[in-house]
Amino acid sequence: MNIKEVARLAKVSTATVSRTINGSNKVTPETAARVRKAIEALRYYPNTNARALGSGRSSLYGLIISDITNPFFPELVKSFEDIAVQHGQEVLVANTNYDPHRTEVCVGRMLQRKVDGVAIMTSEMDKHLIEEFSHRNIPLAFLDTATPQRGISNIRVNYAAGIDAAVEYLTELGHTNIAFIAGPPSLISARIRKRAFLNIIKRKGIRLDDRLLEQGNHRTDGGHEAMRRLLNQSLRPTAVIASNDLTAIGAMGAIFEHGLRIPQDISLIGYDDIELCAFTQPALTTVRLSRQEIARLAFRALYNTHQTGSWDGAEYVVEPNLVVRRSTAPVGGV
Amino acid sequence: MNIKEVARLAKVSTATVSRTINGSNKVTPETAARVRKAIEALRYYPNTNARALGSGRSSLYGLIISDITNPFFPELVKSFEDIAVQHGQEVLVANTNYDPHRTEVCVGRMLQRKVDGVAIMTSEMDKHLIEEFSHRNIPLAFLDTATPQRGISNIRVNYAAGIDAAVEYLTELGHTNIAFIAGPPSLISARIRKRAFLNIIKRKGIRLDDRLLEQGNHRTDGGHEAMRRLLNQSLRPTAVIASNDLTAIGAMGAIFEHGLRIPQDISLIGYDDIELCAFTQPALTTVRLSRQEIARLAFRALYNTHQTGSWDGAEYVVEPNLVVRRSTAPVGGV
DNA sequence: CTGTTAGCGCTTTCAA
DNA sequence: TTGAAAGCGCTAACAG
Repeated sequence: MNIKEVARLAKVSTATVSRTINGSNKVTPETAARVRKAIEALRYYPNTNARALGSGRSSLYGLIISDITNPFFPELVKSFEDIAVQHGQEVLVANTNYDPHRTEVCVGRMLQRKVDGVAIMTSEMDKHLIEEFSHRNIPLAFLDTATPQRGISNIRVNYAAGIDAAVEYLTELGHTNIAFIAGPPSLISARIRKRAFLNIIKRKGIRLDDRLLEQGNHRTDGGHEAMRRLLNQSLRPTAVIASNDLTAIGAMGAIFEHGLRIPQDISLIGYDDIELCAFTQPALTTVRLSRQEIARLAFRALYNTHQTGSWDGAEYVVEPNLVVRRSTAPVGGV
Repeated sequence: MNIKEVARLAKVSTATVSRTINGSNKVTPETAARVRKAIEALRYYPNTNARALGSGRSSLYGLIISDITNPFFPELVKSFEDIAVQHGQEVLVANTNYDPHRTEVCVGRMLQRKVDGVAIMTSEMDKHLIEEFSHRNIPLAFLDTATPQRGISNIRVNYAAGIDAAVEYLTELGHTNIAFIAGPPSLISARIRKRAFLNIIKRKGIRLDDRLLEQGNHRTDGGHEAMRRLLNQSLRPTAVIASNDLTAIGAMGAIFEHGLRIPQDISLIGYDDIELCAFTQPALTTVRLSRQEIARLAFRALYNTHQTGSWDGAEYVVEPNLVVRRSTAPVGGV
């Protein structure tokens, strides 16, 4: 079952079939109709491999993520795919599983399939692997981790704005003993969040006490531990900001175990707004980081570069916003 | 950059390069080494499209799911991919978004890429689309929704066993007023769970009261509504089993809003064991449905058929198991 | 508007 | 063990 059979049945050349499939406007409507009927009749589906090979275009974009079971990614993947499909492109998703070797395998797959561009949404990616892409003029879009340059765009999240909003909100509620549970220092985005916290605290003239600064690992266990340490020292915070939602959720457990209530005794704010946040008890106030917007921008960055052929990488900025739920209240639990 | 260049640099024919890449044993180690060196030097990656076209093999399996943001799927996808990669196969994941049109598009993509087999993990899939695969001798693996036949395997979840375990556990805790919140009747797996509940209740000689039977929609809102109805009538249940976890989580909110405590006033059990369950307050007791096992079996079903060429579809059974957390307690909240 | 034909990059007989 | 060459199914000049 191939293009030849269709051509034979429709009594045209393979070229005409090809043109019909690709929506060329130089095919008489009648001819096209005949071809389409033949396609239906034979249940013909054009061979993508042959198409890509013959045309030199893959119409395929790569999307590299760390781990699909990390709640941050599914929505990102979905949004990216939706947009890609709208633009007649397909998406090849690859999980690195945070594993350098596996990452290399992923990159290899992308290269072998001749993708037209790759969105790299992981924080870890070796220089030499990036070189592999650039070397072949494959546009790249990063999340936070790159500086724009030839063929490379960056989606920058204005993390600081989110932290600022959280602190502003808490101070409006009267909080002054605000603790922060940072993420792993190896993660650039975690470092930025922490620095942003320190900055806004200083800017607002709030006392900054070392005892109110803890470190987690962006997982629930780390949040739990950190919160426990925070509760077992002399200075009790009235509010806590966590570097991400999982940390906050881990902290939640520690707070309850300590016999305290949220938000009456302690207000809690997370970061990212993963789905979970709406389902915790109480629902978690958090800083929303729109995966849809990230996906949209990443795709656009790639698409622009690839279509217009203008190879100046650009930087796109995503602004987070505070989502107030039930885990925050005025100090003193009024 | 193609196989010819590599051949030239290594001073062999393209056939030899091809053989080396494919690990043929009829290449002298020395020759192979020379070829590999050339590949390295040129940073050569074989073109997958050309390979598939030339060989007629795609080494690609399709995985069709409803929606990657549905918490049931990410782990399934990950496990499936892991196994596939271990077997030297790639995976093409497609979301139907519960949309018949989009489903058709997904199937088309699979067909166009000449997949070697497809795991269909959605509940909705038109007969004629299935025909499209069978017609081309593409092995299929379904989750629950098929009866084994030529080229078609089925992964059957023993839902009833899970429901039985839940009810057994609750009766051991002394519960006799056990309510059930069913899923949408359009879903075969939801119907099975409900029937299983009715059966075990009867078998154990527990009074079955219509007032203890409600219906949700497998989402949190449905669970919330159903639970509210359950609480606003004359017969108060001391325990509730929900058809899936999201339903249970929705019910949780309704219970709290009604001023009741979990598990002291009402015990609650979910189904599926999505990640969320461990994070609710209290953590949700539920029936675990191993996505890893489903993925493993689905892949094996496809792989067996495709490799051995034995086209008898088989049925594989997955046994769920009860995961006891903090949302269940003896009746009376002892 | 349609057909002819030469590739696209790799695999795989068939010969040597 | 290696090489030459004929496809795989489609696209895209080019010619008409």
